[in-house]
Amino acid sequence: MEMEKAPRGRPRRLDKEKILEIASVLFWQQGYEATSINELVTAMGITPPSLYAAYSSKEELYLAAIDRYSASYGRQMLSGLALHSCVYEAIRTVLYECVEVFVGGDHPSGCMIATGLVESSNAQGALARKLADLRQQTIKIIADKFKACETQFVEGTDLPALASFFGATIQGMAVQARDVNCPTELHKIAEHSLSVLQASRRF
Amino acid sequence: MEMEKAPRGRPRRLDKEKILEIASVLFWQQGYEATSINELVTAMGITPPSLYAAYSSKEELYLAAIDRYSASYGRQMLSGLALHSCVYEAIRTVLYECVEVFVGGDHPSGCMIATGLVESSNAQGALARKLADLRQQTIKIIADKFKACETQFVEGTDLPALASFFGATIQGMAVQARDVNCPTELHKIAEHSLSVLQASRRF
DNA sequence: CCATTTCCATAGCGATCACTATATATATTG
DNA sequence: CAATATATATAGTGATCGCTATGGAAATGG
Repeated sequence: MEMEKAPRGRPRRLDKEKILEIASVLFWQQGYEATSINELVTAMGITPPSLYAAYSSKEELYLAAIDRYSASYGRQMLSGLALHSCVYEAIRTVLYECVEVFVGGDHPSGCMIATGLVESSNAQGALARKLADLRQQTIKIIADKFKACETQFVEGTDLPALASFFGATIQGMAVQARDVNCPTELHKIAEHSLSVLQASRRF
Repeated sequence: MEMEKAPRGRPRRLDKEKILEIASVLFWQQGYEATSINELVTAMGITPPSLYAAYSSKEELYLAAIDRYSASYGRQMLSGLALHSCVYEAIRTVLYECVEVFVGGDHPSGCMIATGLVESSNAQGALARKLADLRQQTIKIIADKFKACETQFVEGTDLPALASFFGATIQGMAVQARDVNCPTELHKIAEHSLSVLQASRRF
């Protein structure tokens, strides 16, 4: 049993997790550059110094929000890869979890990573590169799953290319989730995409 | 023969078309919100009043840039639809023209429309809706082509769904063009996507 | 030449940007 | 009760945002 000793001074009104949760929603909805510190602190019910006591800069806050998103929604979306040994079931689960997240009810639509900082000023080059990296990492994870399931594919299938095709599918679904926000539409896209996988499997 | 009479006062240093061309490149590269008037006029070699003499606001300039993009690159990308009566050849041409534009040499990578204002503040809601509309229009145009080629599909094919699948493919390719900027990668995505169309054709 | 017309450059408008110095309020420890 | 430690709110930093008022420069017509 861990007994939490109350810290010395005046307690925070909001802990870092709560701050991050609110920031994530705003960044998810509006993106990095379009979300101002003013909007953030207003939504949090605090003032700029309190925010900066928790996160030393807007950039750091955004990076933490991305991490949080990866650890929760990102993990959820890719959970199918570890769950299913059948590569088709695995990818199908991934795509359907993506739909679940992209048009989810109590949070913004779309994907923080898939469409994050695709357009940005040169001043945000580092962040933009980080986001591009995360997108490529996702594709790499899918490619690794394909590699691990190599025997399920027809001989000579270009597995990295297939992975980047599903990366494109996910990114396209993320855009359309913003535009129409309809799970049925996205499910149809997912199914068409899955037929590509079906075609390159050996039975 | 139209004889251009020289107008009364001092002539413009830059005509509206030249201004638009430079603005398009910057908006294409950085997006609407991340591109400042200062950057624009500096790139144009003029000053703010000269820019505002040609376009009355940043928003109007952006809309004109989008129009210009639609009329040139957008038209180029969709040219295959009118060129080929075979729906497969038509879509294949579209996707390959998209690659041509998205990783083109003398301009920014990606697509102004496919990834334009996907993330934005509420203040730009009108522009964001306009861009979402343009994306949906593109899908509609593809769907119309499918409808016109109805006899080439197997009975009962969900043509609008197939069109939105290709819309997602194009949008995904636009994101990946920004991230890796490699035509070979995009061509592989296009070919995988085309196999979906191949599968739903009747011969 | 002068008068007229138009564009351009300088400078700056109020608003907002990310961020912070200062001082006060609120908690714990002794 | 101090004394201390921490978080808070007020207010404002210089910089940049989109945009514009003013006045002079550069072309025309007469």
